Amino acid sequence: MMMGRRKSATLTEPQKKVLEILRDYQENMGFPPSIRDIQEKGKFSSTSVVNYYLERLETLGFIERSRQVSRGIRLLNGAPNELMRIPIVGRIFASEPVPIPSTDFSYMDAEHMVDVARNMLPAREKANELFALEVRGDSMIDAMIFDGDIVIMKPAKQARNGEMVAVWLSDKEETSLKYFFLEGGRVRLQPANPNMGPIYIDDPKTVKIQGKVVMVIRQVEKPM
Amino acid sequence: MMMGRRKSATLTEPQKKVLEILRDYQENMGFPPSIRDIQEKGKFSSTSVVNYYLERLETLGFIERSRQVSRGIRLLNGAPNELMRIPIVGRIFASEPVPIPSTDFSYMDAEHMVDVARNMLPAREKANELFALEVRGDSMIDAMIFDGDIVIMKPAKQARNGEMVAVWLSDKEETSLKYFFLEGGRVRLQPANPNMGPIYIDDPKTVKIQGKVVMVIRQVEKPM
DNA sequence: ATAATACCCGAACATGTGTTCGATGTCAAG
DNA sequence: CTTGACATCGAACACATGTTCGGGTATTAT
Repeated sequence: MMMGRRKSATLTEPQKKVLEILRDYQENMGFPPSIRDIQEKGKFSSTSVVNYYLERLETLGFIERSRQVSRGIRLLNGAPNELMRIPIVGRIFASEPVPIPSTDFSYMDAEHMVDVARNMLPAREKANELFALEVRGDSMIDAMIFDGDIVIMKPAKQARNGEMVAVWLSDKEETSLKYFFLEGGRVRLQPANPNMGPIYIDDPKTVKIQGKVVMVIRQVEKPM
Repeated sequence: MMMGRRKSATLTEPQKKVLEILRDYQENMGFPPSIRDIQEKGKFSSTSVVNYYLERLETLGFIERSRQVSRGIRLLNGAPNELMRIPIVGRIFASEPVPIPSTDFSYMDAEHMVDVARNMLPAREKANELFALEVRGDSMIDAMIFDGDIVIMKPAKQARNGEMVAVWLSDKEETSLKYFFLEGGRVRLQPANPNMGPIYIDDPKTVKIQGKVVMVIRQVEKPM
């Protein structure tokens, strides 16, 4: 692995304090603190001391600074953190095909968005390709997915073996989420729930793949 | 619902441009732009014009400004977007109790963290209370949770009816995730999977609640 | 002792940056 | 035409903020 310094454990007290303040301020205010803000919050005696520690933290790889710029500090901590705003383009029922995302979703629709940390997603998915669907009904229960869950998918017409896909079964007239396997000319659709058996479909033509499932999110509130 | 203005659709062209720049800059730089940055990026003729639109956007509820503060702009759109870094304190097996999070997890452990967008979580959970567990084995399958899933929980000793909890059943010597109900002196533990029946426990003493499940995340990679 | 290193101080400097203001242009309502 | 609301402009002002510098203190190694 190896990823630069890992002096993590040996962070001196004031260094930790500065980092703490950095994090807090950003959290509360929405923008980074000025040097003097840090000084005040941390009871530092001088701005130069703060500057001193900022430089230290920068060479340690914890933050990055833009010189000559007010509040030009970005904490770099795990750095691969970034929010991806994914549009919820619709709901998914067993009885209907997956709604296709309109390529340009209007400006800030909010409410119909899911925010996902990029490092939670496999590889470097392109943000604008992904879309989300809210699952309705218990029809996906054999995929270990149920009412209210949010599935994040990426559009796809084909899948490789082992990927979980949303498929439209044209003969049964329904949509389903299953693991996909193409084995000797016929399609095997495997439920995620290991207690359930697979479905075999001899004619691959009747299996229309709508997308690949990338992630499932379940907000457990108080379902009753 | 109703939540203030919804002039969304009628955003004038330069307003959209400013918002766009705001979003981009924040994304790329890690901190908000100065008025002059916006002016440059957007080819505005004067700083006062930019200021004009910022004020407009503020009264429209899209941004919030801190006066007299450099780059004191936070975009407010969905605004409750913010990353919460939650430590994965361990794995959960059916056969073992839930590991308790040590109150202070060392600074940036990374790798053992989950980043979750705050607006995905119910209410305003306090960030430092939450912790995450990786589920091992299929023992939680009747809770619609299985191998590899990440459950985000908040510590709790008691639960209200209908909440999903991690419980340690001292007689059966195992941990389980179930919906909790206290009904007339006895405890009913209801699996999330509606196909499965509840478990009844007459002596509430033998049910030790370890925490409440707040969210379940499943990264669908390519299992198998 | 001497040097080296890390830490700390306060103040001054240079400039980045929000703010204000008077003047001008537009355009539709009265 | 006048009026007023809205948009635009440029320039100056005030101050918020990064930066620098000469000088400190402690601790440790040489």
